[in-house]
Formats: sequence, structure tokens, C-alpha cells
Amino acid sequence: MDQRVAKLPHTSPTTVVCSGCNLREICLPVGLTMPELLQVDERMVTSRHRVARGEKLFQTGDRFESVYAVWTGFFKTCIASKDGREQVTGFQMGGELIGMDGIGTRRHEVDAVALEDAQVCVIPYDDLEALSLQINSLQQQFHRIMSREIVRNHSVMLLLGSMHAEERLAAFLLNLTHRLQARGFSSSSVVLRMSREEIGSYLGLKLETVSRTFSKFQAEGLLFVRHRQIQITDPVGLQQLIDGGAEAD
Amino acid sequence: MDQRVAKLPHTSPTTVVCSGCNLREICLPVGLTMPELLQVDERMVTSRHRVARGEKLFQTGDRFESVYAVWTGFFKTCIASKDGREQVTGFQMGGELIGMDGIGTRRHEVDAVALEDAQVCVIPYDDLEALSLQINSLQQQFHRIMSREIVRNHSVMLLLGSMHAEERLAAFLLNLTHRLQARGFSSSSVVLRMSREEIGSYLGLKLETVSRTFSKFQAEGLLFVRHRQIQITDPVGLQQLIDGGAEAD
DNA sequence: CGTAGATTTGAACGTCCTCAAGTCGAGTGG
DNA sequence: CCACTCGACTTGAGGACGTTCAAATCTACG
Repeated sequence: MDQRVAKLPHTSPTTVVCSGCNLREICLPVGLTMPELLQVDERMVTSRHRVARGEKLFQTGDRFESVYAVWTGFFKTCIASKDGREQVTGFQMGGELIGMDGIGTRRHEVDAVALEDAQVCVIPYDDLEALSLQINSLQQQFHRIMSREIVRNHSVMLLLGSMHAEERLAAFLLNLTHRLQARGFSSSSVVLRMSREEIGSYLGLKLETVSRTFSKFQAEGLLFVRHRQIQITDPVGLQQLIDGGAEAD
Repeated sequence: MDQRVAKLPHTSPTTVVCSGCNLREICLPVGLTMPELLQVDERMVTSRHRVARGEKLFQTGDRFESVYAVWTGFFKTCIASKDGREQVTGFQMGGELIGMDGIGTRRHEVDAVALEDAQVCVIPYDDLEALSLQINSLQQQFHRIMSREIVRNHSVMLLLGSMHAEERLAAFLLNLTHRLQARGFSSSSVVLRMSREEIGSYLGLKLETVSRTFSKFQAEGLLFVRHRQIQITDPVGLQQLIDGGAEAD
């Protein structure tokens, strides 16, 4: 459970090509021309790793060498303070980048755990930096991704700092469905890949509160819950819950 | 109050040189060699803006054109949701960069407000990108700064998601004093530049709770409070408050 | 010196947490 | 195939922490 997959012989030497990847329109190489894409294929030595459910892609303190693009599967990233507190800082799905936390210190500052069997593209950071110096639009895209990560963090702060339990869970669900929709999945039917406790950690709530809030949403006709299977029947209602939540202000 | 300073004729055409700046060791150009620094001076057209206390350097929705390095003064950045909720996402002091939120969308995603009369170095983003392509260590440094911003956000999430009021305020104060110390100021005597309400917004607490917690800290002999003047007498005690806060886990 | 805004403090309330018990479902071995 | 077991989830009751509402105090600044 605590052995790192990066050390296991899961690396596939198979030629990994961005140019032929179905995720290239939402992943790192968005906006690159075909010649640029081919350069990326050739010079950004990209291998793939498999990470089994429950295993870590990397953990806090590991030397930082690569960033990872999720190809298949689903991850969480989390930090733990000395005294055992854990905070989930994000959930990542296909086309999203993991590991940028390590650039600053050259050590990873979070744990990245696969919530289901997953595959990631390994992007050696030195190669990425080197190629960024030559492909203008790659540099731009990388900056955009980091910037969006910062903005995403801000909205989590807004959520944690000023929203009530119901608003947090509603915002979480809508964010999840929007991202799934962008990947061609149903926006109403979701199978959660994470436990109530992990959702709670991300949202700053206890698992019981998450569970209760799901039940309340169901009682109010906003969705159907059955364990990790969620059917959202009233996304507008969920959105209104968020928008109207601070009218008193 | 809501007019943007960027549009006012405050820009100083005075030659602004990173190579001669007292903050160059903690600001963007950390680690650059002198020749590289001179190139930055020459090609990263850097002017300065004055921003009066209470005025905005930029606000949400403004077109993104530059990032800003705080030279003097003190800022807050915050986001507002439609329904009037406000969340302070950070406080910035000398040597820290503001505006990276705008890279992703080419629009600023936060408001940046001066909490005291301030001066910032304007770093046109196109110039920064262009020069990053030529000065390897500038690119690296910029990536490091964005990465650290992400990591900082993570620790705010930990704070908001799993800490109690006292722990939050203790963590806030220690973070502030550490940053002031790195800039050569006393780490025990602090003049807060922000109101209780702004601290509360950052920490996900109401201003009354912030005030009460300050009073409690004083009663416990951790510090002296007198309005915005803070004397920290027991930083170790504050740190223990944070470290020991979740022993039950 | 007066006023507006910031801060402090008190009391009652509400949301979420804690603790606890019970339910459900997947995987396992008989 | 079914009973068993473990972990995940649900639900209830009581309590804690932080909020809300209110009033008093203080400071800065014109």
C-alpha cells in the first residue's frame, strides 16, 4: 500500500505519442501545431506508468523529476501535516497534470494516489523545460495550466472559507460533472471514485456530514444516491443552492 | 475606490533596474547571473506603478497584460462570487508576484488591492515569456514561483479544511512573521496591514472570532495585541498550538 | 472635537462534529 | 450457493465551536 509505483517495473517502453492521443485536445499539448506535436513526440521522452488502485504515483518528500499527465483512471492528491491531519487537495482525471507542486522545491509536496487502476504519461521535467524553450506555444500552454491550477485553488479557498456544507457538496458535484462532460461522459450520471471520507477531506467536512448532505439532496429531489452511484436530476437546483447561498450578505 | 490605478498616470518612466534592486534576492530574478540580470534590465520593459492605499492594482475581469512584483507596500488579493461572498486568497509583500491568475484566461481572476500605499514593478507578460525563452534560469525561476504559489495554496486548504480558529490564526501569524523576517524585519513585532475582517476572510472566520482569538492568545501569554500592533512573546507556543492541534486523530 | 469605521466583548443560537449503533455490499471460504 | 467478515455508508442524539446579533469602546482623521 505504501510502496511507490514509480519504482516498480511498470514503465511501458511502448512508443507514446501525443500526436495520436485522444486526450491531446484537453491535455498539455493543446494548441500545438502538428509539426510541434511531432517534436514533442520525439524529444519529450514520454513513457507510461501503470498505477494500481490504492497505490501511490509519488509521495511527499520524493525527489521531483517528472510531472504526470493522467491518461486513464482517477487520482487524488493530498497533504498530511505532522500531527496526522490529512487534506485532499484535488482529484485528477484524464488529461490533467499532476506533480507541479514539486517544481519549487525539487521535492514532491503532496501524495498522489490512484483511486482506480490508472495510467499516466511520464513527462520528465527537464525535457519539458528544455522543449519549452524551443516551442513557444508549449511554454505558453504549460504556464496556462499552472495558472489555472492556481485559480482552481482559489475557488477551493472560496468554497472552504465561506460556504456551508450543502453548498460545498453542490459545488463539488457540479465541478465533477462539468469536467466529465468535457471528456464526453454523461453529466447527470456519475460514479464517484472516492469515498465519503475523501470527499469530506477535500471539502473540509466529516464523512458523516457528506453522507447526510447526500441524503438531504435526495430528499429534496436534486439527485439520487446509491452508494457511489449518483444520478443528478436537478443540476439547476444545485447551482441555485450555491448562487443563492449568501443572500444575507 | 473602484477606479483602477493601472489607468492612472502613475507609471514612472524612471529606469527600473532589477540588477540594482534591494529585493533581487527574493524576487523574480533570484539566481540569475549579473549578465542575465542586465539582460532583464534591458529587455523586460519594467516600469513602476504607484497604488494608493485602498485602490486596486487590477480587478476581476480586467484584461491580463502583466504580472506585478511588489516593491513597497502590502496587497491583498480576493475573489468575489456572484452572491457577494468575498474570499481573500492571499496577502502579498515586497518581492512577491501578483497577477499569475490571469495567465490561463488572459483575464484577471482576482482583485488586487493595496492595503497601504504601494509601488509595484510592472512586468509585461509577453516580455517575460519572450525573455524566458532565452534565459533558462529566468524560466526556471518563474516556474518555481508558480509552483510555490500552488503549494502555498495547498497549505491554505489544509488550514481552512482541517484547523480550528486558534490554529488558523496561529498559522497565519507565524507565516506572516516568517516572511517579514526573511525581509529583515522583526519577527516578534508586527503591525498588521489588514483589518480583522480581512484576516477573517482569509482564514474562513468571522471578524468577531478573529478578535476573540487574539484576546484569548493575549490572555494565554502568547502575544500582546493592541489593535493592529502585535507583539509575539511566545512563537513556540503558537507553533505548538498548530502541531498539537489534531492529536485525537 | 466630532464622526465614521474598526475593534472588543457578551449572550443566544445554529451548523457541523463526535460518538455510537445499525445497515449495506463486495469479496472470501466453506 | 450461502454464510461470514470487513469496510464503507447511513442515521441518530448530544455537544462544541463558531456565528449572529447587539452594544460598548476606541482610534483615526478631517
